[in-house]
Amino acid sequence: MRPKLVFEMLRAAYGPQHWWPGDSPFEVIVGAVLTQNTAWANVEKAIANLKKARLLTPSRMAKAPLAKIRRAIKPSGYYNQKSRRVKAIASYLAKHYGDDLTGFLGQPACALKHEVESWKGVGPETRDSILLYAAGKPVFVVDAYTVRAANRAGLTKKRAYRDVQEFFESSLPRNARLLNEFHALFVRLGRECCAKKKPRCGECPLRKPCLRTGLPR
DNA sequence: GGCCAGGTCAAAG
DNA sequence: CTTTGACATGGC
Repeated sequence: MRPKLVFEMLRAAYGPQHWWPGDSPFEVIVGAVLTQNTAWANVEKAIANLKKARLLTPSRMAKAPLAKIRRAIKPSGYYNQKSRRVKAIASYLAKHYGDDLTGFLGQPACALKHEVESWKGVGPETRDSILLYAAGKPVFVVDAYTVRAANRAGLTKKRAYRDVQEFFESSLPRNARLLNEFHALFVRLGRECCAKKKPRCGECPLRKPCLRTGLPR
């Protein structure tokens, strides 16, 4: 099946997903780190705490005591390492760009990518999420759901990030709006019917292939 | 109580 | 270069 058809099937089944929830690019960047291997509901609590503590600008977070950040993001888990990482990112941004990230995000995608992936705690998925959802660059974001769903549906055989990403990007327009929606739809698909142990293929928009290949991967 | 969640890093093999 | 363990909370 072609990526474009997959997109249309998911879009028809689920409709617009309105990603990424967030009031500012910095909030999206912080959220991208906090959501690593963590349920979004927990991240929402952490973000709300950060807002209440007025910590959601690079300069304010950079100046805040680590313990204060740690306390605020506690619900999102891994708070010891995540608090250090988001604070380091805030310090970097505050130092080089201040609180207005327009210039930072407006760079060519390639330059922005190299800058973002140099941050500790930012791997391939978080990097691409920042590029797509904070900067609006046309990148296909791969996550665990995407790999699992794409494998089960027989779209891809490889599991490496780059391999899956290339499969999708190679035959899709470089359109940020489309890629934004596509990744969000894959996460929805993952939550609804590609659970690790008990997939619910009966409600899956890609039902047929999912039934064929069956279980975890 | 066990499994899972919008992963990443450092240390081994 | 690929695999493994640690990191932590909250909902079902």
